[in-house]
Amino acid sequence: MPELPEVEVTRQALAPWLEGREVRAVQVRERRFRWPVPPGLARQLVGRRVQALGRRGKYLLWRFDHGTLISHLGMSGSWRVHPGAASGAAPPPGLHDHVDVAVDGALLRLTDPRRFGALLWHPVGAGAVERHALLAHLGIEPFDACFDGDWLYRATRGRVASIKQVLLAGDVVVGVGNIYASESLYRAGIHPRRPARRVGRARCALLAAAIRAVLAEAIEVGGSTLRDFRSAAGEEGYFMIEANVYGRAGQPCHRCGNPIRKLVQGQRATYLCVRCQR
DNA sequence: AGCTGGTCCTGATGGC
DNA sequence: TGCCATCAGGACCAGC
Repeated sequence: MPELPEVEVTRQALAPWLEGREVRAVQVRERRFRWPVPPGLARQLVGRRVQALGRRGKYLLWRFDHGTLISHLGMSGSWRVHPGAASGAAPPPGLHDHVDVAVDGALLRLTDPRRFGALLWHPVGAGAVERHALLAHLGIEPFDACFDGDWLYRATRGRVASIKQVLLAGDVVVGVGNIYASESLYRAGIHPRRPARRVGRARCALLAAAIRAVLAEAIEVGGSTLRDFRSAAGEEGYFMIEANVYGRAGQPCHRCGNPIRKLVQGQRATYLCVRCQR
């Protein structure tokens, strides 16, 4: 479920259940994620209090005074809250419910069928979590006040790869996944195959604004263009954003009526209007 | 069989 | 020509 909006919506949903609460129990039923869930995680967390729930890119950061729990949802991960449930009172875990974290007043359950996600522990002794190998080379946050056309312009000079690939790489700006990359480029009128360094100043400004707008709107409606997205409370039928191009191959462009085309970049689908995007 | 939300790692490339 | 940042592809896994 995860592009930045889904992760941020998850963060907002979990934060009230976590911040200031003490971890009562941790149960790991499956530790084979992208990297193994560290043994002894329960020992690290039980009896400790979550100070704050943060986010960096698509990583959720559970901050404790003695370290940070890093959670990434990969392609198919999600956290679900079971309010009021002590570990015994929660529904029985399903096939892909791999981790339970019980806190005062709630059980948080991590589901991830494909197990591309991660759950890692970063102790304070290892330094600031921002310097963790997975976080150190991430690009700027799209909602950082410093992220604008000038930033994007400077960061993309010398990048031969296509603008879409550079957005997905996440070392320029974080949080733009496959769906929102297509949507942002459509909104900015930029062809996804255009070499990043061939996007001029003015169009970098359009693109930066488009990225922020697309992500902000997605967060506002609580989620996602994704078919199987559920809120952390488990509600189904969550609002779906109407995509302008993603998944609309053959259907008319909302702006000019030309059929939307699909192409493949780096083994991922890209959707665009060849008339509106140059 | 071929798609699908992400991104780390490896070995290769290409721009200064 | 050589160097090193950047690039492309493979890998991980389950469900539809």
